[in-house]
Amino acid sequence: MSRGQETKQRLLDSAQHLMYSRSYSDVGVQEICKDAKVQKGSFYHFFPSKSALTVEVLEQLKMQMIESILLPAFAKDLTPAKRFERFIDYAYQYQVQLKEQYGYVLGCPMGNIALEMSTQDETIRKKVEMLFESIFLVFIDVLEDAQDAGELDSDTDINELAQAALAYGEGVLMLAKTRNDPQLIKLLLPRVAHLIGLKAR
Amino acid sequence: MSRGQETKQRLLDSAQHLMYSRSYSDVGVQEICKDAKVQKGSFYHFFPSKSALTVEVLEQLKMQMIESILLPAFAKDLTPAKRFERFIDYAYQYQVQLKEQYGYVLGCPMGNIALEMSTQDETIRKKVEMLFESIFLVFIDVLEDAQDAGELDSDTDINELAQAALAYGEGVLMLAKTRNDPQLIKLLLPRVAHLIGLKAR
DNA sequence: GGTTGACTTTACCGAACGGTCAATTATTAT
DNA sequence: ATAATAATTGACCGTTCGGTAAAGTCAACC
Repeated sequence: MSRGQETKQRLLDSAQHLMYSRSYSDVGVQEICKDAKVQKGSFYHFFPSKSALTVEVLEQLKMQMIESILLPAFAKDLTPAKRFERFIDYAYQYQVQLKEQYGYVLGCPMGNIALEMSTQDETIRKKVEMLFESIFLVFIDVLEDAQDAGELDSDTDINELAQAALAYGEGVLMLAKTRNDPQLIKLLLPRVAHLIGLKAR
Repeated sequence: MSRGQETKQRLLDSAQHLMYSRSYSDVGVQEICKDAKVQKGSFYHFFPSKSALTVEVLEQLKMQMIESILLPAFAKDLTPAKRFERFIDYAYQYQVQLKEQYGYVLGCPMGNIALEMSTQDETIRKKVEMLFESIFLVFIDVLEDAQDAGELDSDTDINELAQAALAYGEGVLMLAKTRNDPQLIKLLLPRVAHLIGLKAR
C-alpha cells in the first residue's frame, strides 16, 4: 500500500470508529484528522466531503461485517437453524465487547447512521439501503437452504422473510442500545425462529 | 395558558417537528428559536440546555403517541389480533402522511433519537428507555387480553413477547425509513403475529 | 537531473454552534 | 400604586463547523 493509501486508510478507520461510538454529526472532520494524525488539507485531498468519506466508511463496514460475521456465522457446516443461533451468538459477543470497551452497547453501525442521516443526505441513505440489500442476500441464501431441508414451507415468500428477519435484528439491537444492555440480544433474538416460522426438526 | 407557557409550548412544538424531520444534532437552538419566533434569551429562560428541552420534547411525544395512536388502536372493542391490525394501519397511514408532507418516511421519533443520542447524552438515553417502557405496558395489556381469550398459550412470557413486538416494530420502521418506502410497514408488520405466536381463532 | 503529479502543510474563510448576561418590558399580587 | 416576579430582548462569548487556497515536499519516471 502506497503512502497515500495508508493515510486514506487511517482516515477511514478513524472515522469509522469515531462515528460508530458517537454519531455522524458529533464527529467533525477536524477530530477525524487529529485521530488519524493527518492534516485537514490532506483529508480534502482524498475525500471531496465528509459525506463522501462516510459513504466509503459504510462500504468498508459492509465488507468487514460480511467477512468477519456473516460468512463465518452462516457457513454451511450447520443446519440453517443452527446458523442463525451462531449468528446471534456472534452479535451478542460483539456488543458485549463493545460495552466493555466503550461503556456502551453501540448497536448496528449501519442502522445508527441510517436513522440519523436518511432524511439529510440522500447518497448516504442510498448507500445504507444497498448495505441492507447485501445482508438480505445472505439471509435469503440460508432461507433457501432451510426450504430445501424442509424446515420451511415451500410456498413461503423467502424475500419477505429475509426482510422481516433483518428488521427484527435491527430492532433488537436498537433496544439493546437504548437499554445499554447486551443481554437483550440473547433474550430476544432467538425468537427470530418464530418470526420466520422455522420448524424444529 | 399564560403567555410564558405559550412561548414554551411553541419552543417544544418547533423542536419536536424540526428534530423529528431531521435530527437532534442538525437542528440548532438558533433555528428552533427562529421557527418558534422566540429570542435565544427566552429559550434559556425556559430550558437550562438543549438536552433538557429534548427530554421535555420526548415526554410530549410520548403523551401524544399514547393519546392519538396507542389508546385508540388498542381500545378493547376488538379482539387482540384485530387491535394489532388496527395499530399497524395507524402506523402505516401516519408514515404515508409524513412522506407526503416532508418527502421522507421519518420512522419512529423515539427510535431516531435513541440511536443518535444514547451514547452521548445519558439523560436522553434514560428518557427514551422510559418511553419504551410505557409502550411495553400497552403491549402487555393487549397480550394479557389475548392470553385470557385463549389466543396465546398461558405459559408464554408476556413481558418478553411485548419487548419482541416493540423491537420488531422499531426495526420495520427503520427499514421503511432507510428505503423511504411506507409500503414496507404494510408488508412486514402483520408478521408480528408470528413473532408473538398469536393463534388465529 | 529536471519535470510531473501525488501528497502534505499551514493559514484562512464565513457561518453556525451552545450558552451567558444585563437591561428592559409585561404581568401579577399586595 | 407599587413592589416583586415573570418574560423578553439583543448583544455577546469562545469554540467549532465544513470547506478552501496556496505554497511546499517528496518520490517516480523520462
